Amino acid sequence: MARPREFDIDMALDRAMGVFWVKGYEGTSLQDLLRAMKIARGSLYKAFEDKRAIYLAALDHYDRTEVGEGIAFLCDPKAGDGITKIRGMFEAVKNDTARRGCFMCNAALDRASLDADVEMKVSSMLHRLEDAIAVALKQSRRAARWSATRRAKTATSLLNAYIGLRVLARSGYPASGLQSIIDSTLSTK
Amino acid sequence: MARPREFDIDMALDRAMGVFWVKGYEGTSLQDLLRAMKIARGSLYKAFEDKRAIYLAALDHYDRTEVGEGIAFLCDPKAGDGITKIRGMFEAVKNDTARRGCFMCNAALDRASLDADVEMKVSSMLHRLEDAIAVALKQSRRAARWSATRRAKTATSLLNAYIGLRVLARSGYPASGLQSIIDSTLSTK
DNA sequence: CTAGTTATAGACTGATCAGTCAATAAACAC
DNA sequence: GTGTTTATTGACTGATCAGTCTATAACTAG
Repeated sequence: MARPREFDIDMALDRAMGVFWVKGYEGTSLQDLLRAMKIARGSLYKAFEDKRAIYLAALDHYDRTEVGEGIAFLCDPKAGDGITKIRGMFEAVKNDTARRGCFMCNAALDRASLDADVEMKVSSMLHRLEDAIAVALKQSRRAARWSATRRAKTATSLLNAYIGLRVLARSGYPASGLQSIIDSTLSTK
Repeated sequence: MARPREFDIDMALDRAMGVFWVKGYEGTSLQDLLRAMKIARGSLYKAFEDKRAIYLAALDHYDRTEVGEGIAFLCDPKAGDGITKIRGMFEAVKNDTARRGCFMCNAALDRASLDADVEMKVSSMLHRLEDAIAVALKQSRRAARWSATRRAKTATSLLNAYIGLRVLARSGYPASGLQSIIDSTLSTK
């Protein structure tokens, strides 16, 4: 009954996310977004209300893809021992040569304190990631015998270490240092 | 022999730092800076080359004041037991009701990957903070008996936890969660 | 085919951006 | 006092900002 959209909105969102990820919210101009998303100004404003709406949608996209994948991996009982899965998640940060860090962490520092909707989305992701870590702990030979409280506390502190790693990785901290953090964080678990 | 500067450059820098801290580099306009620093445009450009130079100077100012103070506290043998000092540093993050986080951490995510000079300054602060934590560990009853290597590794992982705390605090994570992280991070030390 | 609907393209708008400049002011040397 | 030097002020500049609007295109229902 009407002209269909010519671009894939999920792919466009993925590209927008990439720009926000690297340049931050204020550092990204509409022009940057248009170039990356490969659409014209009018099309963008048909699909999204404004720049902020694109950012929020990109954050949701990150949640569905990157965070969702991580959570699924951590919760998957067929993916191996819980601690091994957690270690895998940490090692992935160390091995990410692009060093662009974590879009959720960037959003936490960049926008959460200035935009209540960003804060909500970040909080939700953090909370669900923490829960997934606790689930993985329950699937670990050693931690399965702990109390649920202890597992929850450990999950919180592992989430914290994960965020630290992400920040240090983006700041240019050497990989050897990251490895040392991973080892000492997971050695007693 | 010439007209003296009317404003205190260190106070102006302190105010500029406050704005960058809250709004980030790109989110801060020259107008924001002028209002906060309480000087006119011309005066600002006599004192600093450009916006980026103000940011770099504000980062140095943060290093001299906040980071310097923290390092001095951690290294001061009269300030008490090493672990207690480290715990104090962590508790201070939890008790910072303004929740503006840490300017160095903000810079690490916001600018370090886009500006080599910022990356250098951030790296320097991280490294010196890590060393100060190691010094504090040497002043702890328990850790003094450890090998220097073990203390260094522990310092790295404590630095990591500290950064995580700073990010979570700014993201709106509840204080009870921060407390739990502090407790489990320091319980085995 | 025509009518109705929505997407696309990119020119356009007013606001704001970082940075410059010329006039004026305040200091010191003499 | 005069001359020199540098700080202050705010008007000004051209570029870029986010967002709007109009003309055109692509689709379906009938």
